Amino acid sequence: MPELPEVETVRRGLERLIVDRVVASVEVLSEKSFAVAPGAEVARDLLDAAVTGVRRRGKVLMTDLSSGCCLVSHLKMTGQLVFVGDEHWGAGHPNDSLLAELPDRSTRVIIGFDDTSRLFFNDQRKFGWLQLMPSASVDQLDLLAAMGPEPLTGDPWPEFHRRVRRHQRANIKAALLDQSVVAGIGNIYADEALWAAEVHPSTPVSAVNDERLRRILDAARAVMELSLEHGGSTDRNYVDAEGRRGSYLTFANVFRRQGQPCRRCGATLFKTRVAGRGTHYCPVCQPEP
DNA sequence: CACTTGACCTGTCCGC
DNA sequence: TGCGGACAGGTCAAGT
Repeated sequence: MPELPEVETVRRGLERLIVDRVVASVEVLSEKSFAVAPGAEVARDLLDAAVTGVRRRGKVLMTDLSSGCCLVSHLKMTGQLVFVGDEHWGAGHPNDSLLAELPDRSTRVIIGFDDTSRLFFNDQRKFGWLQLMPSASVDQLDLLAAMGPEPLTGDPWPEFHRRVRRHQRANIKAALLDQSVVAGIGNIYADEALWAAEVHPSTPVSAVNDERLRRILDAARAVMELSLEHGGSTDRNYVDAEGRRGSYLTFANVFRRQGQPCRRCGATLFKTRVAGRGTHYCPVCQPEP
């Protein structure tokens, strides 16, 4: 489940691995995984273009090209962007065994570079996508145009506060998952932030005062910063641009810990369903609203 | 407009 | 062992 820390970890890897490489080929194995927007053409705007940078907004990755176009991607739940270059095939590289297996049956798109290195877009469930589009069109994607503030950049509080207060009747977990309220939070970090802030996930936004809202935002920032330090969370599928798993879940306080004791009060953690998602919480630290 | 639910997919796990 | 069904969860379309 790539959320902000996972997508940022991929971005950092790609920035180091593919900037300045020149695209030589693109192989689309699953048509629905690759789109070309109006105003862009594969032959003119992707082939022979150099990668000039890799940006992120929320959970969306943007690979900028020298052609004036951008390869936008969303990993959704099971997407991976894994780079394989010559330097990874030397004896002893810890990921040789994993990388040697690519492409595999989840590979949807293969971007080849002119030095024979390759970037694999793997996605077991085909929910994720790549889209080639003119750079000037990127900000007009509905997803990006409506997106809330970046939680780890600057001071997101004023904008977060303004936006979350538009959803007074929704529960706080649904609001945190809404990318137009704040960018990049998904199911794992929503549960972790609400546990840290001691707020029950079903609490209506209208019942959360500003002090608590601030505490929730600060908690979300803290758990995502910590996750970034550990390469994100690997539940099942997630790997970074070099095929490495993330280890944050060993630090998680509630996610997938139902039935185990709360690390703060010792009570048995529960799992329920809130906002249509599996939701983990402590019934003592986070009392029902 | 605010809010909720189901669809999109594939693989895994559980009970029979 | 095989098989049906529940489940995983990000986003969007369609529903209330």
